[in-house]
Amino acid sequence: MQQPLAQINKLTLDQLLLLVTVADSGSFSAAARQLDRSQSTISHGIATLEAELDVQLFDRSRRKPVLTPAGQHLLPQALQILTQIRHLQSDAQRLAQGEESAVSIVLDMIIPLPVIIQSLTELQARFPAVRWLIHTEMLSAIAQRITEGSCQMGLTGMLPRMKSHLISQGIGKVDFVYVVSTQHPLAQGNTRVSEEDLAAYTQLEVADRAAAPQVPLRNPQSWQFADLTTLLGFVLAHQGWAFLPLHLVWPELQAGRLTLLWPQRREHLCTGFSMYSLRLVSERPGPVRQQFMQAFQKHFQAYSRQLPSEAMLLEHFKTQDLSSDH
Amino acid sequence: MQQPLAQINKLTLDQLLLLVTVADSGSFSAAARQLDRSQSTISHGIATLEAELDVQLFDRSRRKPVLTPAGQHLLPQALQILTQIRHLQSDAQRLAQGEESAVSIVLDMIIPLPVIIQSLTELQARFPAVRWLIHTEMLSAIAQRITEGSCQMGLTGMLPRMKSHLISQGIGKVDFVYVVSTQHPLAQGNTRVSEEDLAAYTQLEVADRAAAPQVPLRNPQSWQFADLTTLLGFVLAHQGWAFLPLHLVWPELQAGRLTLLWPQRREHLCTGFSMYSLRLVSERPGPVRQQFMQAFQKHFQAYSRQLPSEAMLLEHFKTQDLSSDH
DNA sequence: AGTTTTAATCGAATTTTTAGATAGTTAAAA
DNA sequence: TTTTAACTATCTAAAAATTCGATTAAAACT
Repeated sequence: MQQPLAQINKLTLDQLLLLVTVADSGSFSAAARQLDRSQSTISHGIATLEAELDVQLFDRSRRKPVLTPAGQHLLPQALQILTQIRHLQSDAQRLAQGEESAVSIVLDMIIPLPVIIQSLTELQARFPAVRWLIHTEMLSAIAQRITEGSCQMGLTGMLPRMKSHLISQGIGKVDFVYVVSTQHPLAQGNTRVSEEDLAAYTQLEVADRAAAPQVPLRNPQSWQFADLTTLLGFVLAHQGWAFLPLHLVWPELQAGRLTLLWPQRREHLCTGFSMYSLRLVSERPGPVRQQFMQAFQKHFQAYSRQLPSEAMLLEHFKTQDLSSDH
Repeated sequence: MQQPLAQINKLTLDQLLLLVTVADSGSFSAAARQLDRSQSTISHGIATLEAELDVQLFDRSRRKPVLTPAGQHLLPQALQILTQIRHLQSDAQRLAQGEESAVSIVLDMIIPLPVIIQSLTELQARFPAVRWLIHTEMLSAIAQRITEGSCQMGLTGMLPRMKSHLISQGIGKVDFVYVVSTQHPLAQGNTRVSEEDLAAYTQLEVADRAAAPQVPLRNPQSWQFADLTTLLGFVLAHQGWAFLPLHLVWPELQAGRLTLLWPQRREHLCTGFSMYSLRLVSERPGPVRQQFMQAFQKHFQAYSRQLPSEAMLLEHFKTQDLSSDH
């Protein structure tokens, strides 16, 4: 019983266009002028449509044709179908220009989320037809997702061992700092802490679930987390110290809930880690991914400027040192 | 800048059908078999579609074609458009068989609403494409709406003076009874009331806003209402007696909030008034209105059977008389 | 290696679409 | 009332498209 499906091809989009144009312009002749076709074509086309639907669409008893009730009922449907055709054509045109129909991205958790949100908001307006698939992973799990093909591009702070099928590109730096809860013993004394002081307390660090199990942990006294938010919660609950992205802890530092630590062996208070975009060599990015990267870098720079510079951070370190000396 | 609209006719529904069928059947040849057309037709059609959209839809490097990402993106849109075409054709077929695209009805307020709701529920399932327009009026306002053309059909208890352009048809009877609040003075004495007793108290009756102002009111002591619900509210508030449809007051009679009155001059306790359907001679009803009337009569009869018969009503009258004699 | 299934291509026949000319009708202008 | 302008339906011939059948080459299965 697929007969109606086979009869679909009897109906023509052109006929629907005629119906809409005639109803819009008010007469067959006007429609002919508007479509730059002969009047007889319009007349024949409407007649054919009426014959195929077995319904009279226009009442021709007057000089200008007027829609019958049936015509009034079917006109909006025809209009909607034409609109959808336009959308299909528009989408096809975008695809023809290399625009991706769907973009999948893996984000490292250390990527500041506001930057992603700003970038996607901007891109969504420019490419409304694109479907976005956003994953979040940590460390080597990002490169793994790219390699296995489940994501087209990744943003990460961890550059994997050079593999021939991967292409990486620097996109900016993220500052990392040592922090501990203000109530933690480490925050009570001199915050220019020694390696031994650090080793004496638990380190809260990130687990690399994708990499091989790390038998020789740098710090035997470390707890591992697969989620930065959870990790930060433990830090705030005075469970240990951690080495975290500045943008993640800066609000807490300002609120006085966290204290900066400066290991004696470290030359600088904060350490900049480069961020990279990753993709397969074969998965050449289309305009959507290219413009996403541009938008990301733009918003990332603006975001970074809101964070304290190293000089400002030093200032913050000194004032916190003074207050804790009391 | 209506160029894209002019290019719509380059695309063909048949091409979209080919896309969908090939994607569904798995190969050009299978699609050809399914559509009962030659394989070269399918091949040519898909090639034309790809050329017009400027996008490759199928990857032919293997034996069987597989959808490209672009094809995957456009396939659901094509499918949806074909579905809408089917809907349009289905609606056209209904219209061709005389099915109304919209039905407008005026209801007299004395028509029991549950019957209307049941009828419309039944019809909506059978004619999902029909739009319903329901008005509610009273007395001569119903015939007026039909005459002026703002409604196609009406259900009323008031048969207008025979007019040549109107056609009426009996559809059942509604029993009317005299009622008064149980706390009203009329309910205290003998409820086989005299005409003089009735005239001594206020009558609450229906106003005919469409008819000419009724200068000579039957009862000088009457208040008029344009809404039955409001009227009933006044009756329940002991403001006077009224002559109302039994179905409207029966719940209140059972609850003991209202008392039946039986004027001495009346031979029967309740008076049956015929209900009529009205329409213009020129507005010949299609299948929707015809089946609506059938459904209405069916549900109206079922509804009437739930109401007390005259014998049951007499029983009720006697028991209420006994209790009020105490 | 041989067989089957498949898609692209080409040419010819068919069907559909289109424009132009004409006739007949309606509505507005004179 | 007459005249004029604008409109639709219809017919014909030409142009355009669709379709099929046959053929070729490639892919997958036996």
